[in-house]
Amino acid sequence: MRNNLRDRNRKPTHPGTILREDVLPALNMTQVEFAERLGVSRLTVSELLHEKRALSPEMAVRLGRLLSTTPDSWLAMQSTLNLWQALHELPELAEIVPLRASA
Amino acid sequence: MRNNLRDRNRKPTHPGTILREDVLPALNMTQVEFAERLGVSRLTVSELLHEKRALSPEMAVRLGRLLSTTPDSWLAMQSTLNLWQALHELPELAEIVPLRASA
DNA sequence: TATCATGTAACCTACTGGATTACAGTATAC
DNA sequence: GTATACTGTAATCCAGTAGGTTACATGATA
Repeated sequence: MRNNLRDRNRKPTHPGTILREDVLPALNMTQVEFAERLGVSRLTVSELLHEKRALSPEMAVRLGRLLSTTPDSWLAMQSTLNLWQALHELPELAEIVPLRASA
Repeated sequence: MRNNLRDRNRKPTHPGTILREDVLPALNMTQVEFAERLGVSRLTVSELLHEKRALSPEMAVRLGRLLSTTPDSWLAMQSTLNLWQALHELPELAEIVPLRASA
């Protein structure tokens, strides 16, 4: 419970962080080779690693195939981040009145 | 297991289906009022109900607030569908060679 | 020194969520 | 039967973004 509260205030980890800090080092592979194997440009990989762009469903499938993981695990990280951003960066959403409160 | 295999071949349900078939009828509410309470235009609701567009993270938060549900449950439906579409509608992704197969 | 890997910027394309406006059809109310 | 409301749909605009290409500067390394 306290963890949930804390987690909700903490910005979720961008999937690029995992790729940059864990996956690529463990593979001992350059970004260039990683991009080639994924079938995308070097820039797409670089910008993803540096959290300049979101991890798309298409990229989740690419990673899943290359790394033999479930695409879901990658996309779920991004979705969690997207939700957090919507909650925190769109203050107008707070004006929506729950139906239970107006019934 | 058999269910998983079967589920992977079946196109996941669009979140708009649930809104159209279950949520709105249960609320006994017009699309116009639903849209007003969500703070979006009538068209945004109509097109979502008819699966003409995806359910965005922003909309997931709106629905979560209005309906007192978790935004995650809505966004997860869309993510599952997005993944299924990437897997089935982008045949070039099948050309990615898993690292475990080339080691 | 020459090569490779990387970060970054500029620019382009295609797609998409959302808003607005408009029109046609179907109800329902009077 | 007429008016009002709800709905589906189309056209148009805008902003954001994933991905590509090209180019340049830098750092590391052979």
